[in-house]
Amino acid sequence: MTRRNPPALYKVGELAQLAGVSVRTLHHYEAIGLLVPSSRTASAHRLYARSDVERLMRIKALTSLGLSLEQVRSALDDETTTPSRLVEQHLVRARELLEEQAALCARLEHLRDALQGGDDEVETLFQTMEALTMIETYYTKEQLAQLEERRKALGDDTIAAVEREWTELFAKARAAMDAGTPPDAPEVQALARRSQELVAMFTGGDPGIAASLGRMYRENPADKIHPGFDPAVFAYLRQANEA
Amino acid sequence: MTRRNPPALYKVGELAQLAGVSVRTLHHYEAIGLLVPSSRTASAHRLYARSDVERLMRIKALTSLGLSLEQVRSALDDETTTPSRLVEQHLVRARELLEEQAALCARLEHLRDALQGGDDEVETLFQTMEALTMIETYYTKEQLAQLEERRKALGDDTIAAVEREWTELFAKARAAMDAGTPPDAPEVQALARRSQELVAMFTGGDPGIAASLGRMYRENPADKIHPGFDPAVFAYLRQANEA
DNA sequence: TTGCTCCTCACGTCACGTGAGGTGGC
DNA sequence: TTGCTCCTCACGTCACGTGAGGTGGC
Repeated sequence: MTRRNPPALYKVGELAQLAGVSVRTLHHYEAIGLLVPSSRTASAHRLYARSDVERLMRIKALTSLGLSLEQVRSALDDETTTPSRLVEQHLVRARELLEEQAALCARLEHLRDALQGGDDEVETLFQTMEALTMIETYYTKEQLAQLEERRKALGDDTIAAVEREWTELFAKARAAMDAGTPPDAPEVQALARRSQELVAMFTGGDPGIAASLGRMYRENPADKIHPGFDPAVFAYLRQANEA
Repeated sequence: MTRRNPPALYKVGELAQLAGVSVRTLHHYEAIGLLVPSSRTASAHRLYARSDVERLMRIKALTSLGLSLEQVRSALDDETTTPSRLVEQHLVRARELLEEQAALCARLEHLRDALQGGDDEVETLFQTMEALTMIETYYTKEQLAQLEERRKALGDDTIAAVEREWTELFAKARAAMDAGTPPDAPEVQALARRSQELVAMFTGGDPGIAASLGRMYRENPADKIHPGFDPAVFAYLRQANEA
């Protein structure tokens, strides 16, 4: 029936075990004066009292919230910062990081989609990244969100179908161009009209998006915007649209 | 009409300006062999050729995706890693980080809510954090998500009303207890029944959540779960429920 | 005496920032 | 000659990890 009480003093390894940190971490906390053990044995072994254990728990709690050791020290020592203000401030920062991380994921997903099915050249990756960057500079955040919304509403299958149609349309235009068909020939005019419809489908009739799109195409070579597409075919289709 | 061509060779400061990095960064990239300028002037000034500029752009592109310089080097030098595999792998990691960050934000938000209106003691912060940790260990992820769902469905106002009612119920129970009213007295029985209803509202009739809740209360002192509440009142209410 | 834990340096990590002290081209 | 940019060390950052070499208690 002798029930051993929890020890009043912990050695460094015991405390490390108990708290789930490394011995080196406790050494470090002492070195920077964040957690100095209350006493030592005659042979210089660190002895941590109950109050030290509690302080360590607080340190762990605050670092788990993402605070730096300096911030932890301030929070523990400074009497003026209240818990709710501490949490509130830190929440602001944590949300910023969350948004950044979400933006990064979105970027990677777009990249992955853009790389889908294409050739797997390193060149393509960089060209696609450049194109994405360009797109991000020409459209506002709101416009990008709007485009994302419509993509979702249309569904993956529709988007894929539209992309296939663009590829086919370009192949036909190239064939006509190579055959020497004039841009004002009826079959080329039909292709040009269809391309206008597809663009209208993209802009969704939004004048702001149409304006951004137009500006991007006026200020950049077409093959920068669509890596791997022949700019000559773009020029041919433009002539057809103007005819 | 003399239009200066873009320089064929850049000095370190020019390239830094152009690419939006620091001179020190370029020094660093050279030191680790990631980007060594193609040539030097007689006086040892670094000269970056076009190919160096392109390589820097790629380095920037890949680091912006969150890769380490070592990973960038591998990606640029290794012929076997394809872009889509690179992006795919990195997306997995980026999503993990996103989830972690989201979990941290959720934790901070819960903390903020739990601290709302209470006293602003540092003690309260730690007690609340401990309570949160306990809650997270007793409920499964799915149960926590389910609870979160219902919170949202009920709305902030309803939640606040319920919390107020709990506070009032506790105050009445304390008054009855202090007045020496026996637990089986009708007015105390009414309080006990209402507390059961409020608990049922919380569990939503889900037996799994009810089981987790029961286990948590059996294995922990009530005031650990609800910091600042008097355990004696809990005991009194329990007696009333058993009467 | 053998293990185990403890001790104190002290260098390494990652991607640079930030001077320190000096030289070179317009 | 005055600025400006360039050069090469080299230490500092952040929160420890990882030995290196040695001592102390059961």
